[in-house]
Amino acid sequence: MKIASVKGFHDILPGETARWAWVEQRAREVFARYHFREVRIPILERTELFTRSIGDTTDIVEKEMYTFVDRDGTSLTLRPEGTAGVVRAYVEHALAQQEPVSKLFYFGPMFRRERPQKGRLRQFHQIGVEVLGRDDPAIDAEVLMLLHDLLVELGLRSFTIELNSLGDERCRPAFREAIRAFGEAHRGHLCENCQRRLERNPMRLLDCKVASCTALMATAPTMESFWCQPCREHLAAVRHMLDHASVPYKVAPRIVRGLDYYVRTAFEVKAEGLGAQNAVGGGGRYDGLVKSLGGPDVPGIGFALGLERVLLVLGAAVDEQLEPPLEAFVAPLDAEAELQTLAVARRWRREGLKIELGSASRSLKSQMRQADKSGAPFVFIVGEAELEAGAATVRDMLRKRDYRCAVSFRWTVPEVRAYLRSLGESAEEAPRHE
RNA sequence: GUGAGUGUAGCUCAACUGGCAGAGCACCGGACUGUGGCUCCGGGGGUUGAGGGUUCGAGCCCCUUCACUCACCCCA
Repeated sequence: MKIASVKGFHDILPGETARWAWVEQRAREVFARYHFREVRIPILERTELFTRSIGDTTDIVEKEMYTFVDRDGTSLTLRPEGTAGVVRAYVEHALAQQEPVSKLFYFGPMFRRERPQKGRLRQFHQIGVEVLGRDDPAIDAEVLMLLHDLLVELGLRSFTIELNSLGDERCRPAFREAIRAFGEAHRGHLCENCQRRLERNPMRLLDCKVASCTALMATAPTMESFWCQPCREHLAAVRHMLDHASVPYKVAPRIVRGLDYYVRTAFEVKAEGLGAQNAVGGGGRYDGLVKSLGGPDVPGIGFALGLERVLLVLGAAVDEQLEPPLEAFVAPLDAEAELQTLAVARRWRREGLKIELGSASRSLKSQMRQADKSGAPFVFIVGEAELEAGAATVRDMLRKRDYRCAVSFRWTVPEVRAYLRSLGESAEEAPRHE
């Protein structure tokens, strides 16, 4: 019986890893421009970190966590999201004492034990950012700008940033109660799920997709009418700043978010092509979280992007962005040629040339096939004649032309590259062979 | 956790009312000397997801089980 990977845990094979690396690289560049710095934190945390931050009644904590008891009896959990761990590290190392504002990003696997489907895995990857230490609207706007720039940089064509305010501890409880009362009054018209939500998490009634509920909730009290003055002004300021900087977004009074710690600013990124899922990312403000985890009363805001979903949306479009993996392929024809090319190739590789080496144990025909598949634009063929001349014959794969004993084994990589470039230029002027 | 669908070669899929398990792609090799893609020829590769049952005979019918996929819930 073969051993297969765990359900919902996928291998990412060489055919795909270049895409992942490209996305990560793009993201790093954007983060650098906004002066965010990377943190790398553990995948395993004490269970209470998540129960206390995410919220006892959320789906994540109630039914989706990978939790087990360690040998010494402590309960540990594979992180289902990134913010809790970042905040834990922030508190544990007293970063607030060292700098007034921390702008952080991370990249890594998250774990939720849900039933897998398109765009949803049990181990999935997120790229996320957190800003600790600022609660003014300008930082919210800046984070949303970063999010927008990142999505554009990654090549997402059609996406929407949906923005809302969830209110804060002053105004949200009243709204929550109003929704509960409203739902209670119309209990008979709610779908089964919403009837359950009524007790557990009434705010969720707002984003139910069942048509009858949507219709009913359209007549429900709105968050907007409950916002306290500071919340109202905060959102207005964020919007004003985004508008002024021409950052596109859509106001979405119904978005609610699945984690308890969010206050005020909350947002999601919606895109097409994800099956039943349509969110590639989401985030929001979490002003009370640091304090509730034993730290100073420091505000925070952040977001996370699901990498699998980003890659799903991008599809094959990413491939055109990838660098060609090889500059040349070297084909030795016999044992002596192999001995020489091994040494020469090694020297060139140390100088940065990306080359693949064939094997003299295979025929030239076979090596050419291999070279063709590798995508190398040139093949350096080395047989008896080339050894005598101390230079490789170059096969230009695109233009189907040979240059006998043209590339000296003694050349440096810049010389090799200059020569290969010159072939392209001269061939444009010269009449094409078939 | 609930529902539906699908399991045959590495991948995508055929195989009539039960009758010798196949194709395309991919991989490897060849088509006179040291040259790729196109074409042609050849080759390797299978416990038909697993276990049991019915039958002279099961990929196909029955039971059990496992896995995967999609959807619900919810989210990245």
